[in-house]
Amino acid sequence: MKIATYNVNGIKARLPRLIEWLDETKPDIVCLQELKSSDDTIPVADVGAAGYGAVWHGQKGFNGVAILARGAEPVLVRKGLGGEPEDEMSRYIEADIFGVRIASIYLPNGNPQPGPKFDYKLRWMNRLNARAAALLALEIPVVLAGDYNVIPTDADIANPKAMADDALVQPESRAAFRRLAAQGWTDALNARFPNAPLWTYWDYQAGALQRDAGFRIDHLMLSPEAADRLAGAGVDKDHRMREKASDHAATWIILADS
DNA sequence: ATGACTAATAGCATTAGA
Repeated sequence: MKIATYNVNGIKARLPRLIEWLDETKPDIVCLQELKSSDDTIPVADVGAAGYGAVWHGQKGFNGVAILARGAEPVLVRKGLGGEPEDEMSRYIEADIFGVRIASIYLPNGNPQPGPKFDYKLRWMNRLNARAAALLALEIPVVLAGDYNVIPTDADIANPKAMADDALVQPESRAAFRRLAAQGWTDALNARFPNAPLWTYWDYQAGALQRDAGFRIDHLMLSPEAADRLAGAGVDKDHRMREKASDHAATWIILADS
């Protein structure tokens, strides 16, 4: 079973590329982020015609997450994280499908830092960690997949100095991500490629893709019951290099049958 | 210190992204 996470940077602008990627790579479960679309304008019918059922949590203009399943309908568990009722940003959706609990995560960017956006990011990470702890207690295969907007270490970025003041690398951001891992979650791409530079995002600007000046922020975190089945992983960089691509690349894992 | 790119907005300049 192939599970992918893909920040599409606008599902309406990206639709031909998204359908093409689904057809070519045939993931079984897909977590999408940055739909930038309200519920009533998400192209659900086009995704259905491509063979995927979906649950989604949209928002006009910004944010927005979804979970797709190949030839099946994901069963919605929840939209949004608990812990901050006034938070109306669409950044979290959770579902059951193919025997796996799956969450699509769009963690706040947090720039500029310091400031209220960075404070929100750190609060959101604490709320995510609380939800993650509850999911771990279920002792089932769980995959928390998405754009974490955290570069875990300096080994996960081509040019650490260029991003030193960015919210994605701040000690507080990294510490919150480490606290998540320390609960018992496996960073799948890191586990499969512990020493290889591996990027999932390349800025549109300044020829970052051509210079391979990227970093790793799209992560699939596995509960022990999922990690035991981890059989492969990768990043679809070739699709990132096509015309009208998202600035993120799809990032995926293979889980062996249970 | 700035800007480079891209997507979306009842838009033609601004915000947000990372």
